[in-house]
Amino acid sequence: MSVKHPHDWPDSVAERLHAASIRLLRLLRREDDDSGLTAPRLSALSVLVFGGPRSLGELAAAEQVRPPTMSRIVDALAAAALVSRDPDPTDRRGVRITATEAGRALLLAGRARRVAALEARLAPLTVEERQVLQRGVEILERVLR
Amino acid sequence: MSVKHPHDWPDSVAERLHAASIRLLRLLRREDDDSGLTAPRLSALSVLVFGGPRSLGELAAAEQVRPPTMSRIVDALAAAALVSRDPDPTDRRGVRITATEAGRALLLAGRARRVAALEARLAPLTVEERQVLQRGVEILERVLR
DNA sequence: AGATAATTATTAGCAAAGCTAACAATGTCC
DNA sequence: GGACATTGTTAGCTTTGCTAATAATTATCT
Repeated sequence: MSVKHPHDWPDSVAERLHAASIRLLRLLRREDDDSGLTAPRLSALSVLVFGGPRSLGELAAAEQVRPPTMSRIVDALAAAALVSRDPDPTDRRGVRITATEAGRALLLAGRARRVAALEARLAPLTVEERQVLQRGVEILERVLR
Repeated sequence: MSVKHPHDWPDSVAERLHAASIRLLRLLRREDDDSGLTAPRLSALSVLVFGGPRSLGELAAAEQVRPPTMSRIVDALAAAALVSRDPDPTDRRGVRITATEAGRALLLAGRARRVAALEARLAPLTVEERQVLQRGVEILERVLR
Protein backbone atom coordinates (compact mmCIF):
# COMPACT_ATOMS: atom_id res chain seq x y z
CA MET A 1 0.00 0.00 0.00
CA SER A 2 2.91 2.32 0.52
CA VAL A 3 5.24 1.08 -2.17
CA LYS A 4 2.58 0.96 -4.86
CA HIS A 5 1.41 4.52 -4.29
CA PRO A 6 3.65 6.95 -6.14
CA HIS A 7 2.15 9.95 -4.37
CA ASP A 8 1.67 9.17 -0.75
CA TRP A 9 3.16 12.59 -0.03
CA PRO A 10 1.18 15.75 -0.65
CA ASP A 11 1.78 18.01 -3.65
CA SER A 12 3.63 15.52 -5.80
CA VAL A 13 5.62 16.70 -8.79
CA ALA A 14 2.90 15.32 -11.02
CA GLU A 15 0.17 17.29 -9.28
CA ARG A 16 2.10 20.51 -9.35
CA LEU A 17 3.21 20.04 -12.93
CA HIS A 18 -0.37 19.38 -13.90
CA ALA A 19 -1.64 22.51 -12.16
CA ALA A 20 1.17 24.68 -13.49
CA SER A 21 0.56 23.57 -17.08
CA ILE A 22 -3.11 24.45 -16.78
CA ARG A 23 -2.29 27.89 -15.49
CA LEU A 24 0.36 28.49 -18.10
CA LEU A 25 -1.88 27.70 -21.05
CA ARG A 26 -4.81 29.59 -19.57
CA LEU A 27 -2.57 32.61 -19.30
CA LEU A 28 -1.27 32.38 -22.85
CA ARG A 29 -4.69 31.75 -24.32
CA ARG A 30 -5.47 35.44 -24.11
CA GLU A 31 -2.91 36.15 -26.79
CA ASP A 32 -4.90 34.10 -29.28
CA ASP A 33 -7.81 36.51 -29.42
CA ASP A 34 -5.97 38.78 -31.82
CA SER A 35 -5.49 36.04 -34.37
CA GLY A 36 -9.08 36.17 -35.62
CA LEU A 37 -9.26 32.38 -35.40
CA THR A 38 -10.96 30.25 -32.79
CA ALA A 39 -8.87 27.97 -30.63
CA PRO A 40 -9.65 24.67 -32.40
CA ARG A 41 -8.92 26.16 -35.80
CA LEU A 42 -5.70 27.66 -34.55
CA SER A 43 -4.70 24.35 -33.02
CA ALA A 44 -5.46 22.35 -36.15
CA LEU A 45 -3.55 24.84 -38.25
CA SER A 46 -0.64 24.52 -35.86
CA VAL A 47 -0.43 20.78 -36.46
CA LEU A 48 -0.30 21.36 -40.21
CA VAL A 49 2.30 24.12 -40.02
CA PHE A 50 4.65 22.37 -37.62
CA GLY A 51 3.87 18.75 -38.46
CA GLY A 52 3.37 19.07 -42.18
CA PRO A 53 0.48 18.07 -44.46
CA ARG A 54 -1.66 15.10 -43.52
CA SER A 55 -4.98 13.37 -44.09
CA LEU A 56 -8.16 14.45 -42.40
CA GLY A 57 -8.22 11.35 -40.23
CA GLU A 58 -4.68 11.92 -39.08
CA LEU A 59 -5.44 15.53 -38.30
CA ALA A 60 -8.53 14.53 -36.33
CA ALA A 61 -6.52 11.98 -34.35
CA ALA A 62 -3.80 14.52 -33.65
CA GLU A 63 -6.40 16.91 -32.26
CA GLN A 64 -8.25 14.15 -30.41
CA VAL A 65 -11.41 14.92 -32.25
CA ARG A 66 -13.79 12.91 -34.44
CA PRO A 67 -13.48 13.15 -38.22
CA PRO A 68 -16.77 15.04 -38.74
CA THR A 69 -15.64 17.71 -36.30
CA MET A 70 -12.32 18.12 -38.06
CA SER A 71 -14.01 18.12 -41.44
CA ARG A 72 -15.91 21.28 -40.50
CA ILE A 73 -12.86 22.93 -38.97
CA VAL A 74 -11.01 22.30 -42.22
CA ASP A 75 -14.00 23.72 -44.09
CA ALA A 76 -13.58 26.98 -42.23
CA LEU A 77 -9.80 27.07 -42.64
CA ALA A 78 -10.13 26.33 -46.34
CA ALA A 79 -12.79 29.03 -46.73
CA ALA A 80 -10.30 31.46 -45.21
CA ALA A 81 -7.62 30.19 -47.61
CA LEU A 82 -5.42 29.14 -44.70
CA VAL A 83 -5.28 25.50 -45.80
CA SER A 84 -5.84 23.65 -49.05
CA ARG A 85 -7.63 20.35 -49.48
CA ASP A 86 -5.97 18.27 -52.18
CA PRO A 87 -6.79 14.77 -53.33
CA ASP A 88 -4.42 12.06 -52.19
CA PRO A 89 -2.82 10.73 -55.38
CA THR A 90 -2.38 7.21 -54.04
CA ASP A 91 -5.83 6.79 -52.44
CA ARG A 92 -8.72 8.61 -53.98
CA ARG A 93 -10.80 8.37 -50.81
CA GLY A 94 -8.23 10.37 -48.92
CA VAL A 95 -7.62 14.08 -48.66
CA ARG A 96 -4.29 15.79 -48.18
CA ILE A 97 -4.59 18.93 -46.08
CA THR A 98 -1.80 21.47 -46.32
CA ALA A 99 -1.27 24.85 -44.71
CA THR A 100 -1.06 27.64 -47.26
CA GLU A 101 1.53 30.37 -47.04
CA ALA A 102 -1.10 32.68 -45.56
CA GLY A 103 -1.98 30.05 -42.95
CA ARG A 104 1.63 29.59 -42.08
CA ALA A 105 2.19 33.31 -41.67
CA LEU A 106 -0.89 33.77 -39.52
CA LEU A 107 0.04 30.92 -37.26
CA LEU A 108 3.63 31.94 -36.81
CA ALA A 109 2.55 35.45 -35.86
CA GLY A 110 0.17 34.03 -33.27
CA ARG A 111 2.67 31.69 -31.76
CA ALA A 112 5.18 34.50 -31.62
CA ARG A 113 2.73 36.47 -29.50
CA ARG A 114 2.28 33.56 -27.12
CA VAL A 115 5.96 32.90 -26.80
CA ALA A 116 6.67 36.61 -26.37
CA ALA A 117 4.15 36.77 -23.54
CA LEU A 118 5.83 33.82 -21.87
CA GLU A 119 9.26 35.30 -22.46
CA ALA A 120 8.09 38.44 -20.69
CA ARG A 121 7.16 36.32 -17.69
CA LEU A 122 10.50 34.57 -17.75
CA ALA A 123 12.47 37.78 -18.10
CA PRO A 124 13.06 38.36 -14.36
CA LEU A 125 14.63 34.92 -13.94
CA THR A 126 18.35 34.58 -13.32
CA VAL A 127 20.51 32.66 -15.72
CA GLU A 128 20.67 29.80 -13.23
CA GLU A 129 16.91 29.62 -12.90
CA ARG A 130 16.51 29.53 -16.66
CA GLN A 131 18.95 26.67 -16.80
CA VAL A 132 17.03 24.71 -14.20
CA LEU A 133 13.83 25.37 -16.08
CA GLN A 134 15.44 24.28 -19.31
CA ARG A 135 16.68 21.01 -17.83
CA GLY A 136 13.22 20.40 -16.40
CA VAL A 137 11.66 20.97 -19.81
CA GLU A 138 14.12 18.57 -21.38
CA ILE A 139 13.11 15.86 -18.94
CA LEU A 140 9.46 16.62 -19.51
CA GLU A 141 9.89 16.40 -23.27
CA ARG A 142 11.43 12.97 -22.88
CA VAL A 143 8.63 11.82 -20.61
CA LEU A 144 5.94 12.96 -23.04
CA ARG A 145 7.50 11.30 -26.05
CA MET B 1 17.46 44.63 -32.72
CA SER B 2 19.55 41.93 -31.11
CA VAL B 3 19.34 42.92 -27.46
CA LYS B 4 15.61 43.45 -27.56
CA HIS B 5 14.87 39.99 -28.93
CA PRO B 6 14.66 37.49 -26.10
CA HIS B 7 14.72 34.52 -28.49
CA ASP B 8 17.19 35.12 -31.22
CA TRP B 9 18.31 31.53 -30.68
CA PRO B 10 16.15 28.66 -31.84
CA ASP B 11 14.04 26.59 -29.42
CA SER B 12 14.00 28.97 -26.48
CA VAL B 13 12.92 27.75 -23.08
CA ALA B 14 9.65 29.58 -23.56
CA GLU B 15 8.93 27.87 -26.86
CA ARG B 16 9.72 24.44 -25.55
CA LEU B 17 7.83 24.98 -22.33
CA HIS B 18 4.85 26.15 -24.33
CA ALA B 19 4.91 23.13 -26.61
CA ALA B 20 5.49 20.69 -23.75
CA SER B 21 2.55 22.08 -21.78
CA ILE B 22 0.26 21.66 -24.74
CA ARG B 23 1.32 18.07 -25.19
CA LEU B 24 1.03 17.30 -21.51
CA LEU B 25 -2.52 18.55 -21.18
CA ARG B 26 -3.57 16.95 -24.43
CA LEU B 27 -2.31 13.65 -23.11
CA LEU B 28 -4.05 13.93 -19.78
CA ARG B 29 -7.32 15.10 -21.29
CA ARG B 30 -8.15 11.52 -22.25
CA GLU B 31 -8.55 10.61 -18.60
CA ASP B 32 -11.43 13.06 -18.29
CA ASP B 33 -13.75 11.08 -20.52
CA ASP B 34 -14.61 8.70 -17.71
CA SER B 35 -15.84 11.49 -15.47
CA GLY B 36 -19.13 11.90 -17.31
CA LEU B 37 -18.61 15.67 -17.32
CA THR B 38 -17.55 17.92 -20.18
CA ALA B 39 -14.29 19.79 -19.92
CA PRO B 40 -15.70 23.23 -19.05
CA ARG B 41 -17.91 21.78 -16.32
CA LEU B 42 -15.04 19.80 -14.91
CA SER B 43 -12.83 22.87 -14.97
CA ALA B 44 -15.38 25.10 -13.25
CA LEU B 45 -16.00 22.46 -10.61
CA SER B 46 -12.27 22.26 -10.06
CA VAL B 47 -12.09 25.95 -9.23
CA LEU B 48 -14.84 25.53 -6.66
CA VAL B 49 -13.35 22.44 -5.07
CA PHE B 50 -9.79 23.73 -4.81
CA GLY B 51 -10.48 27.44 -4.57
CA GLY B 52 -13.60 27.36 -2.44
CA PRO B 53 -17.05 28.88 -2.98
CA ARG B 54 -17.38 32.08 -4.96
CA SER B 55 -19.79 34.24 -6.90
CA LEU B 56 -20.79 33.57 -10.46
CA GLY B 57 -18.83 36.54 -11.72
CA GLU B 58 -15.70 35.44 -9.93
CA LEU B 59 -16.09 31.95 -11.28
CA ALA B 60 -16.56 33.26 -14.81
CA ALA B 61 -13.45 35.42 -14.46
CA ALA B 62 -11.44 32.49 -13.13
CA GLU B 63 -12.44 30.44 -16.14
CA GLN B 64 -11.94 33.35 -18.55
CA VAL B 65 -15.49 33.11 -19.70
CA ARG B 66 -18.44 35.53 -19.80
CA PRO B 67 -21.05 35.42 -17.04
CA PRO B 68 -23.85 34.03 -19.25
CA THR B 69 -21.66 31.14 -20.28
CA MET B 70 -20.79 30.33 -16.69
CA SER B 71 -24.40 30.70 -15.65
CA ARG B 72 -25.37 27.81 -17.90
CA ILE B 73 -22.44 25.67 -16.86
CA VAL B 74 -23.53 26.18 -13.26
CA ASP B 75 -27.08 25.27 -14.32
CA ALA B 76 -25.84 21.91 -15.49
CA LEU B 77 -23.65 21.30 -12.44
CA ALA B 78 -26.50 22.25 -10.14
CA ALA B 79 -28.91 19.97 -12.01
CA ALA B 80 -26.45 17.15 -11.40
CA ALA B 81 -26.28 18.14 -7.72
CA LEU B 82 -22.55 18.74 -7.98
CA VAL B 83 -22.79 22.38 -6.87
CA SER B 84 -25.33 24.42 -4.96
CA ARG B 85 -26.39 27.97 -5.73
CA ASP B 86 -27.03 29.92 -2.54
CA PRO B 87 -27.97 33.56 -2.10
CA ASP B 88 -25.20 35.84 -0.93
CA PRO B 89 -26.31 37.08 2.51
CA THR B 90 -24.55 40.44 2.18
CA ASP B 91 -25.62 41.25 -1.39
CA ARG B 92 -28.92 39.95 -2.59
CA ARG B 93 -27.98 40.31 -6.24
CA GLY B 94 -25.12 37.88 -5.84
CA VAL B 95 -25.01 34.12 -5.84
CA ARG B 96 -22.65 31.97 -3.83
CA ILE B 97 -21.70 28.79 -5.69
CA THR B 98 -20.36 25.91 -3.65
CA ALA B 99 -19.27 22.42 -4.60
CA THR B 100 -21.37 19.74 -2.94
CA GLU B 101 -19.83 16.67 -1.37
CA ALA B 102 -20.79 14.69 -4.48
CA GLY B 103 -19.11 17.29 -6.68
CA ARG B 104 -16.02 17.22 -4.56
CA ALA B 105 -15.82 13.43 -4.69
CA LEU B 106 -16.34 13.30 -8.44
CA LEU B 107 -13.67 15.90 -9.09
CA LEU B 108 -11.10 14.37 -6.79
CA ALA B 109 -11.57 11.01 -8.48
CA GLY B 110 -11.05 12.59 -11.87
CA ARG B 111 -7.99 14.53 -10.85
CA ALA B 112 -6.59 11.40 -9.28
CA ARG B 113 -6.89 9.68 -12.65
CA ARG B 114 -5.04 12.51 -14.38
CA VAL B 115 -2.31 12.64 -11.79
CA ALA B 116 -1.99 8.87 -11.81
CA ALA B 117 -1.56 8.90 -15.58
CA LEU B 118 1.15 11.52 -15.24
CA GLU B 119 2.77 9.61 -12.37
CA ALA B 120 2.93 6.59 -14.62
CA ARG B 121 4.82 8.65 -17.16
CA LEU B 122 7.20 9.96 -14.55
CA ALA B 123 7.80 6.54 -13.04
CA PRO B 124 10.91 5.69 -15.10
CA LEU B 125 12.68 8.87 -13.99
CA THR B 126 15.57 8.69 -11.59
CA VAL B 127 15.42 10.46 -8.26
CA GLU B 128 17.77 13.13 -9.60
CA GLU B 129 15.59 13.76 -12.64
CA ARG B 130 12.52 14.11 -10.47
CA GLN B 131 14.36 16.65 -8.38
CA VAL B 132 15.32 18.69 -11.42
CA LEU B 133 11.74 18.55 -12.61
CA GLN B 134 10.51 19.61 -9.20
CA ARG B 135 12.84 22.59 -9.07
CA GLY B 136 11.73 23.57 -12.57
CA VAL B 137 8.10 23.40 -11.50
CA GLU B 138 8.83 25.56 -8.49
CA ILE B 139 10.34 28.23 -10.70
CA LEU B 140 7.44 27.98 -13.10
CA GLU B 141 4.94 28.34 -10.28
CA ARG B 142 6.65 31.52 -9.18
CA VAL B 143 6.67 32.89 -12.71
CA LEU B 144 2.96 32.24 -13.17
CA ARG B 145 1.93 33.83 -9.91
C1' DA C 1 -35.03 60.85 0.90
C1' DG C 2 -35.37 60.17 -4.00
C1' DA C 3 -33.69 59.98 -8.59
C1' DT C 4 -29.96 58.20 -11.17
C1' DA C 5 -26.27 55.26 -12.11
C1' DA C 6 -23.67 51.02 -11.53
C1' DT C 7 -23.36 46.13 -10.51
C1' DT C 8 -24.93 41.14 -10.58
C1' DA C 9 -26.96 37.59 -12.60
C1' DT C 10 -30.18 35.60 -15.90
C1' DT C 11 -32.66 35.06 -20.42
C1' DA C 12 -32.74 35.12 -25.48
C1' DG C 13 -30.72 34.23 -29.61
C1' DC C 14 -26.83 33.34 -32.56
C1' DA C 15 -22.22 30.89 -34.29
C1' DA C 16 -18.95 27.37 -33.49
C1' DA C 17 -17.43 22.80 -31.65
C1' DG C 18 -18.27 18.40 -30.12
C1' DC C 19 -20.70 13.97 -30.78
C1' DT C 20 -23.24 9.68 -33.22
C1' DA C 21 -25.57 7.76 -37.14
C1' DA C 22 -26.05 7.26 -41.84
C1' DC C 23 -24.15 7.64 -46.44
C1' DA C 24 -21.12 7.72 -50.73
C1' DA C 25 -16.93 6.59 -52.64
C1' DT C 26 -12.96 4.00 -52.92
C1' DG C 27 -9.81 0.21 -51.65
C1' DT C 28 -8.95 -4.64 -50.07
C1' DC C 29 -9.52 -9.44 -49.90
C1' DC C 30 -11.28 -13.91 -50.94
C1' DG D 1 -16.84 -10.21 -59.08
C1' DG D 2 -18.71 -9.58 -54.60
C1' DA D 3 -18.41 -9.05 -49.51
C1' DC D 4 -16.16 -6.24 -46.44
C1' DA D 5 -13.28 -2.36 -44.61
C1' DT D 6 -11.71 2.36 -44.78
C1' DT D 7 -12.10 7.41 -45.66
C1' DG D 8 -14.45 11.34 -45.64
C1' DT D 9 -18.78 14.00 -45.73
C1' DT D 10 -23.63 15.17 -44.50
C1' DA D 11 -27.43 15.49 -41.14
C1' DG D 12 -28.99 16.43 -36.77
C1' DC D 13 -28.39 16.85 -31.99
C1' DT D 14 -26.14 18.98 -27.40
C1' DT D 15 -22.83 22.06 -25.32
C1' DT D 16 -20.00 26.14 -25.27
C1' DG D 17 -18.95 30.61 -26.41
C1' DC D 18 -20.49 35.32 -27.45
C1' DT D 19 -23.44 39.96 -27.32
C1' DA D 20 -27.65 42.36 -26.23
C1' DA D 21 -31.39 43.02 -23.39
C1' DT D 22 -33.76 42.52 -18.84
C1' DA D 23 -34.64 42.21 -13.79
C1' DA D 24 -33.15 42.93 -9.34
C1' DT D 25 -30.40 45.02 -6.11
C1' DT D 26 -26.90 48.25 -4.44
C1' DA D 27 -24.30 52.61 -4.67
C1' DT D 28 -24.08 57.46 -5.53
C1' DC D 29 -25.26 62.15 -5.68
C1' DT D 30 -27.69 65.91 -5.13
